[in-house]
Order: sequence, then C-alpha cells, then structure tokens
Amino acid sequence: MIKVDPTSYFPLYEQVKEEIRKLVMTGALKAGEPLPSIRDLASHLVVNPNTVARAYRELEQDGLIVTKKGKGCYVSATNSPVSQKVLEAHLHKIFDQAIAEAMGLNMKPLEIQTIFDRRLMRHVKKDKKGGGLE
Amino acid sequence: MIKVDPTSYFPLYEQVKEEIRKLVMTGALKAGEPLPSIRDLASHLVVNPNTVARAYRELEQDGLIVTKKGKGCYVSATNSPVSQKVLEAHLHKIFDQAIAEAMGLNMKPLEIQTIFDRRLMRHVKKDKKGGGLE
Amino acid sequence: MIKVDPTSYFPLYEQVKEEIRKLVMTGALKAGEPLPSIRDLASHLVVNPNTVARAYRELEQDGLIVTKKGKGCYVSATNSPVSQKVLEAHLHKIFDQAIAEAMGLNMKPLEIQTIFDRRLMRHVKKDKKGGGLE
Amino acid sequence: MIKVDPTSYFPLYEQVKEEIRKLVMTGALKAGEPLPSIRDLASHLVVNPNTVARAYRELEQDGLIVTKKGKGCYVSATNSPVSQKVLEAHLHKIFDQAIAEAMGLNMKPLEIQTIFDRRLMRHVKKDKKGGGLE
DNA sequence: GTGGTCTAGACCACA
DNA sequence: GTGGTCTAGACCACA
Repeated sequence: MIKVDPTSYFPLYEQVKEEIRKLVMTGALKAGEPLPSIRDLASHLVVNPNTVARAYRELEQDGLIVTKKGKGCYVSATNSPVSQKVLEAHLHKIFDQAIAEAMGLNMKPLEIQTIFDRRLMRHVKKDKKGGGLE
Repeated sequence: MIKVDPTSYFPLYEQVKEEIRKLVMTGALKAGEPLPSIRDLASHLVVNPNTVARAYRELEQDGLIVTKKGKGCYVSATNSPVSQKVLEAHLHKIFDQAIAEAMGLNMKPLEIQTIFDRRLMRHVKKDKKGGGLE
Repeated sequence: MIKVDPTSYFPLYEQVKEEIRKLVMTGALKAGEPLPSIRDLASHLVVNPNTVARAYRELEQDGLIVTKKGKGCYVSATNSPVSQKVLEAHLHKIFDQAIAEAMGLNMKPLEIQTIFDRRLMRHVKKDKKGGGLE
Repeated sequence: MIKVDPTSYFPLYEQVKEEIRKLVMTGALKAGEPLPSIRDLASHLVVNPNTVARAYRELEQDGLIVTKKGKGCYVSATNSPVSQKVLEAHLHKIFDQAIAEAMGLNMKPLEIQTIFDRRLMRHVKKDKKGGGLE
C-alpha cells in the first residue's frame, strides 16, 4: 500500500514517516495496531533497513508510535484519533502552496478556480465514481 | 524579487533554476534580456556564487539561457515565449498533486472543492483585490 | 591506468570525462561494472573530489553511467557496446585535425604521409612489438 | 585569413598567437612585414582588442615580432626563416598525439595506417588536386 | 566588471 | 563505506 520515490530530493526516511503518518491520520492504522516490521517494510520499499529504522525512530520521538523491545512497533495508544481539524490544516497548507504557485505565475483567481475544478473532475472520473462531484 | 529557502530539502541550485524558469515563463524576463550577474544574485540570495553558477550552467545546458564570455548571461533568444499551454500543463501537475494528496486522505471531492475555494478566497483578499474572484 | 594533465588548458573535469569515455569505448569498462569511487579516483589523480564528482555527474547526464545512492557509480547498462563505427568516427576526427594542421603549413600530401609513417614506426618500436607494422 | 574558435577551451589569446606563428612559419608573413593593427585584427576576429593586445605582447616577449611605438607591430627581422626542421618537429608532435590516441584505443598499427591514408586521400580530393598523393 | 575552474573542507542521506 | 550539496576563497580568461 505504501510507496516511496527514490529519485525525489525529499529524503527517503521522511517519505516513510509521511506515509506512516498518513495511514494513522486516515485511520488505516488504528491506535495499538502493529506496524510492519522494519525488515519487511524495507524490502517492500526496496530500501535499506537503516532507512526505515530511522523513520520509525523519529516517529517514536514524535510520540506517534511506540516500540516494544523484541516485539515490534505499534501505533501509539495515547495518540488521539486525528481530528477533522488537523486534517484540514494539512490540506490548507497543500492548497495554499498550489495557489501561491499559480498566482506567482500571474494566473487570475477565476482561471485558477476553473483549472482546479477541471482537474478535480478528472480525478473523480479516474476513480470511477460517476459524473458528479459526489 | 526572487527568493530561496535554505532549510528546504530541495537543493538551492534547483531552487534558483526554478525561480529563473518562472521569471522566463511569466515573461518577467524576456528573450535577450540579461540575467543578474552570478555575484549579484548570489549576494542577494545570501548564497555562495558557486551555487548560482551551477544553476546558470545547468540552465544553459537546458538551452534556456546563454552566457557570453566576460559579459554575462542572457535569456536565450531561441527560447520561444512560453505558450499558455505550457503554463497550464505546469499548473495541472501542481493541482493534480494537491488533489491526489487530499483524496489519499479520504476527502470527498465536494469537501476538497469547498476547502480549495475557501483558501483561494483568502489569497485573493490577502492580495487586496477586493471581494470577488475577479 | 588513467591520467590527467593539470597544466593543460583542457579542464580537469573534462579530462576525467574523456578518460572514462575511452575506458568504456575500448571495453576496458563494461556495462554494469562499477567505476572507481569518487574519492579513490580523486586521490589517485591527485585532484579534488569535487572535480571527479562533476565529471561523473555530467557523464550521468549524458547517460553513460548511472549512480546508485550510497553504493556508487556504474557503467550504464543501456550503453550499447561501442561499435567499430563509432571508434573509427572518433579516429577520423583526430586524424583529420592533424592532416588539416599539416596542410595548413603547406606540407604536400606525400611529405605528410612520409612523416606520419615514420612517426608510426617509432611508436611501434617503442611498444617493442618488433620491426613491422604488425 | 586567420580564424579563432571562441567555444574552445584553448584561450583566444593563445589561438591568436598560434595563428600568427603559423603565418610566419609558412612564410605568409615575412621578416619586416607589418602585422594587422590590434584593432583591425580584433574586429576581424570579433574579439576584444585586449585579447589581441595580449597575444602581440607575448609574441614580442618571444621575440617573434617587434612593436614600434605609434607605428604598429612587425615580424621580427632577427627572426630567421623557419627551417624545415622546426616545421617537422611541430608536425611530429601533432602526429605523435594522434597516434598515441589511436593506440590508446587499442588500434593496431596497420589499421591506424590504413585509416590515416584514407583520410589523407579525402583531404587531397577536397583540395581538388586530382587523384594522387601528389 | 563578467563567468569558469579548482581546491579544501564541512555536513548530509543512504547502504 | 558511497555520492550530493554547499561554502569560502583563489586564480584565470575575457570585455
């Protein structure tokens, strides 16, 4: 399910962290559930175990996961389910960047909105959800 | 006018390349016009001249600029003015990434659209262009 | 095996590129084989690692080699073994330059041929291959 | 008559020196004859006068030319007409380099000779001197 | 003044 | 261990 881009300048261990965080945020991984083992995930991502180990280590420092010696890593129980608010804040950041980029290229707001809507449509169709936005 | 983020994982010389490319794409720098000198731009960006030199060198390899010995660097004359098409293709990529991110977080299209519109509004207001989208 | 002339006007990084290219062209380095590490080659050539790094980087941009993160650089697999044709084209260029130079000095073709043959003989003898051309 | 390649790594002022030297060696410029003025040559070569000035200055240091204040530069009278020997020594160097290059590419002497002869033929024909080597 | 090359050496991600 | 980026600073050709 989780992927990583080795050609990106964004470090592999940061990409792994992001992917895990997303799984937790979306509820795909719930509090207390085990993470894949470092070795398994590493071989699945075609990456050195050190890289996954670093990602897990830093996620633990962030309190998102806990590691039990000799047993493995688990989603932290104390980790409150991600509120809609946190999720939205994340999206705000992403959209703000895209908008800033577009405006930096001298696009007018109405043009930006039009293009965005058209792209959104494409994604909706690609996911085979029919013709509407919902 | 042009900025660079030294804390980003995206390399400084790549950031410089991107910034110059944007200036050309938006027409802020037209064919034949001189670029800022390596030393000037470097000191303006608070960056080592070598870093700007590498950016300029790679932009020349890409054919976007030309350098005249002892005189400086110029926007390539052969560089056709960027069509609206190229610009849009660039935007599509950016928006597609943002949308994919949002959908990966299980947002519904209508939610995505709503959030996007709200963010776009904020940017419009921040730019003090009145109250509408245009 | 490979050398570089620090007194030449021809840049060191270009010399390194040429030397590597020659090793690939002659089959001394085959597709998939590892190149010497940047640090090793640099210290062997008595040159700064940055210089070798630039040579390798540009060879990668040319598609001649590939670099694997944290592992090293390898002769590109897609790099078809150099045909006799390419080799000859290279020699043609070199000989043409020498001939043009000689003719620019008003040498007659027969004189040029005579001198060339004498020099070739010397090289053959220097290599201790006996007395003939073969 | 004389040319220069601005894209070469070989410095322009060295190229100018070489060209002048060749003119003297071949007798195109004889002892006592005036050289083109710095300004004329510079504009003819599309080069900055400083560059030609440097070439002339260094040729004077070498004793090949003399400059008379307010009058211009002249081929040095003391400059003995170039003997066949000097000319040959120059050619030897050029051919030796070409041969070394070819042998470095694992060519056999007989192959080298064959290729060279073929190229020489081409040059002869290009100069429209008929079919033979003389 | 302009770019271009090169060195010395630091710091980082990745294996 | 591997390569990649970056800085500080020297020296050079050219305008």
